[in-house]
Amino acid sequence: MFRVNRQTDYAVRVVLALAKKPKGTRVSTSEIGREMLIPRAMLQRIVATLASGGFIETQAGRDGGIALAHDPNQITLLQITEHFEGTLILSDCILKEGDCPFEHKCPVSCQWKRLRDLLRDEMARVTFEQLVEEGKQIEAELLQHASSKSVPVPVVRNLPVADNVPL
Amino acid sequence: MFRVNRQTDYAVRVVLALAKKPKGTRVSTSEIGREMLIPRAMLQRIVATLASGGFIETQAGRDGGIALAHDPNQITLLQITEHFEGTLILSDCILKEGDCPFEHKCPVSCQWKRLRDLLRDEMARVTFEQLVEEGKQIEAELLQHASSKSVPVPVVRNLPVADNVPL
DNA sequence: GAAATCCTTACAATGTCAGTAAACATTGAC
DNA sequence: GTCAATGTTTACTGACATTGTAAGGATTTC
Repeated sequence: MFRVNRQTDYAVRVVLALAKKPKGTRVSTSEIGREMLIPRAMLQRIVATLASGGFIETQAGRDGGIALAHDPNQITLLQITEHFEGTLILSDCILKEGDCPFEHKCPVSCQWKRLRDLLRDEMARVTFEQLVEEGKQIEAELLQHASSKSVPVPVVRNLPVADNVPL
Repeated sequence: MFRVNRQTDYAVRVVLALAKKPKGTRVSTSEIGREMLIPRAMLQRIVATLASGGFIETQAGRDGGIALAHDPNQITLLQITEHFEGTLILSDCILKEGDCPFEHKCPVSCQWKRLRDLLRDEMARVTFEQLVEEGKQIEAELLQHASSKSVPVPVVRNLPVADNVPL
C-alpha cells in the first residue's frame, strides 16, 4: 500500500487539537481522546512519542496534561509524519547504499528519489497554523451554506489542485 | 511506513527491461528474471498481473515470452504503480466518504488529498521512454568517468531537486 | 507427443499494525 | 503523608499484508 499509519493520523489530529487552542493551553490526554475519537491506550503511546520528539510539553499529576511546545507555525506536517514513520521513502531501492543490486545505474531510483524530495518539500510547507486557518475557513463555509440545499464542499485556498492526470 | 511493495519495484524493472529493447521484442520471463534479479515464482505473478493490466502481451509455448503492448512513452510510472498498489492514498481519512468521523470538516484530509494529487500528477509525467533515456545518460556518464577517481553520481537532467526542506 | 513457456492456486514464514492491558512514576489537593 | 488524577513504559495478542515457495494446469511450437 502507500499510506501513513493510523497512529500518524491520530498524532496529527492531536497536534491540530492543541494548535486550535490559545497558546500554552494545557489539555488532559483523556479530553483530547474524547474530542478526537482516539482509543485511550493508543493515545498514551502517541502522546509519549510526541513528547519524545519535543513537540509537546507534558505535565503529570492532577491538573496535568499536554500543551504544544512551539508555535503552530513552527510545526509542519512533515515533522510529525517523519517522527512517527521515519524518513520518507517511496521505494526501498533508495533506502541504503548498496542495497539495490543496480545502485546508481538505475534511472528508477533517481525518479523515486526526486518524487520523494518533492513530496517532502511540499509537506514541509504545511504548518499547523495553516491547518488551523483552513479549519476555520471550512467551518465558516459550512455555516454559510447551512441553510442551503447544496452539499458544502471545502476548498483549500491558494493551493492549486492537480487534477490534469491523464488516464 | 510509506513505500511501494517490492512487487511493484520488480514490476517497474520488468517494464523498463522491455522498454529498453527494440519495439515488439519478445523476451522470455526467465531471461528477464536473470537480468533483473527477480525470484522466479514472484516474477510469474508479476508477469500475469502486468498482462491482466494490458501492459504486456504474452505468448505461451516454445519461443514464447512477453513484450510491451504499448510504446514506452505511453506507459507511466503512475500506471504501473497504481495497477499493483491500487489508487494512491496517503492517508486513510480520505479513503471513503463517511469513513472519517470528521468528514469534510477536517483540514487535514484536504491537505492529504492535495499532496496525493500532486504526487500522482508528478508520477503520471514519468514515462518509461523517459526512464530509458535517463538510463542511457547515466551509463554514458559512468563510462565517461570510468577512468577518473571520483565516484560517479548520476544526475537527472532538467528536473529540479527539492532539497530546501527546513529541518 | 514432448518440451518450453505462461497461468493459477494454495500455502507457509515473516513482519507490521492496531489495540488491550497492566504496572509504574509524577504531581497537586487535602 | 495519603490519595486521586494524570502521564510513562512495557508486554502481549489478534488480524492482516507481504514475500517467497511450490505444484499443477494451460498453451504453443517443434
